[in-house]
Amino acid sequence: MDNPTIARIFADVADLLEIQGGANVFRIRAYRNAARTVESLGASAEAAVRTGEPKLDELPGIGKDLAGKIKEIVETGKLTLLEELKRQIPEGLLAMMRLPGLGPKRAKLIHGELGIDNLDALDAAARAGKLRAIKGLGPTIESRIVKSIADAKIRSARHRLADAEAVVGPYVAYLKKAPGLQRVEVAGSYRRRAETVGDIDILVTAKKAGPVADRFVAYPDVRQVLAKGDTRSSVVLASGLQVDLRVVPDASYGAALYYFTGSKAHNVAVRTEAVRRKLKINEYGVFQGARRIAGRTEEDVFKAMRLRWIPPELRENRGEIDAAASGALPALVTVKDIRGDLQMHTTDSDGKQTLDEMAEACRARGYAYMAVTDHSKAVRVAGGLEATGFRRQYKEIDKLQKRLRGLTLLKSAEVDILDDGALDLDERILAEMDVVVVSVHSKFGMSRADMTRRIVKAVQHPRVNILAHPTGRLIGRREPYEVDMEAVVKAARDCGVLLEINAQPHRLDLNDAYVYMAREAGVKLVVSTDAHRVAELDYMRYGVDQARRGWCEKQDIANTLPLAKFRKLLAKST
DNA sequence: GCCGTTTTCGGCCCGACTGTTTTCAGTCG
Repeated sequence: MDNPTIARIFADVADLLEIQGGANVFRIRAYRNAARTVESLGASAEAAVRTGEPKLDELPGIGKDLAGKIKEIVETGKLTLLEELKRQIPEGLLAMMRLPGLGPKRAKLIHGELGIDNLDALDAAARAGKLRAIKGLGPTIESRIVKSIADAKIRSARHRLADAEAVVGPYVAYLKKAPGLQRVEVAGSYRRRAETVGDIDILVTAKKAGPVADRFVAYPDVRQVLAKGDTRSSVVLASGLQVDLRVVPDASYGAALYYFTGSKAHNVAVRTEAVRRKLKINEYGVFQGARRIAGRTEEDVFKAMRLRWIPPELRENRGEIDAAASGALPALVTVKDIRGDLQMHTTDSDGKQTLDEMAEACRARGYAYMAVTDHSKAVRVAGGLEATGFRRQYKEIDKLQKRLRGLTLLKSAEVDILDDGALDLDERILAEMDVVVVSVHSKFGMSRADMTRRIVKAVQHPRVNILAHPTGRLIGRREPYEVDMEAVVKAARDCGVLLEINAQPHRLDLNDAYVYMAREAGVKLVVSTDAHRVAELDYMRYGVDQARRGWCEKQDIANTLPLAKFRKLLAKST
């Protein structure tokens, strides 16, 4: 029973309680808070139930009752409360309430009046004009429902950060030409560098809001205008990405940026703390009674709350507020700290550019070292090499090295981990490498126990230095394979193996929660691009974003070390 | 359902937009 599943159960309980009505809204909120806490928990809740560490009822938002419910879920695989709610409430109502524009109240109203309990029936009723007969609903909501149902089928809920960046750049450039515009900044999960974003929040300060909002909705790529007002407007682009615009006076820039950066959980926690200090925080400033005491810059807002400035990547209510209060915030790693890239491919396997081109590009990026990690033979689709292929490549590397100054080429390979945990290359060729990277490329459907055994065995191999993309997920396309990551982290720690943060925007593997977990366990990580062409070397920043979201400092990331020290780290004591 | 220098009850973040009302409820972020 993994954390996301437990979180999902609590979130479902919250939704069903809400749709059922009558429940204390704060009880509903408590389930949502608990879902978030479990979701972002560094350790596994299942292990916590088994070992009593950490104590569940001491986690934020989880008391005796919810701790007991987590125990029930772990031990029985389900939650009686949820089963009962599901018996009482038709499941289709959940899908109905999740439609934009429809919430629990309206979903329940429609169900009560017309007996509708699924999206198809709702769609038919809306098209037939039957909803407007219900008091409180009208033709506008009716047509919105039809559109929402149609959109839900084509619109993917979340967009990868890199995809969002490609959309945001031109949009912001266009917006900057609005008359009277002073400052523009992208906030929200985008600024927090989350791996995916649900929508884009653009913050603008301007003397007059009207012209900015007008230009915002007139962008050629806009497919639908959801809302348009003096401070808030909202559109959907052709790609399905929703973009929200907020316009505030320049004097409120800091407060608005802080507020719209979120996360929601972080904001709620800080605002609750503000209430305790008889302060009020909103998007216009920090207020003591009617007096505004901060708001022009983000730093001011934090100062008013007696907190250090918290980097956006940490604003997830995972302990950063306490850390900011006590001066214990991490000094997060930056792209400038990175001295080498430790996974990339060349035309010798499935890369698109030659060894020379990749080396030249790494030199141009100011790196001190790079590892050339072409695939091994088992990965046939990627043109994996036999030992002889690697030896030929290493001779080339020797020749190239003589011409290069300042950049050291490390002989390496991305060695495939076979089904039984053995490595795809033999001892002799492994011994010729400077650094050995291993990873899984096949049999993703193995049982959790088998996959864990397989990976742990590979990690324990004395020649192995780095475990690459440890969970195998592809964001939005392939779920991570089943594996006990705690066991993998423990093996990595015991064997001095580095865990990779793969910087490919569709991988970002490890994810932020696992990065945090590994770092807490004392495991060192590396950030590598897995570049298959020169341009992909620039993905490094996405990997660093992920490291930062996992609270990593420079010393947690091994490829921030100068070459000599990095080599020392590779020379394991075994 | 959680929580506590306002502590075991009585609170629980705050504001904007829309559609349907005729002063506001529902939804959203």
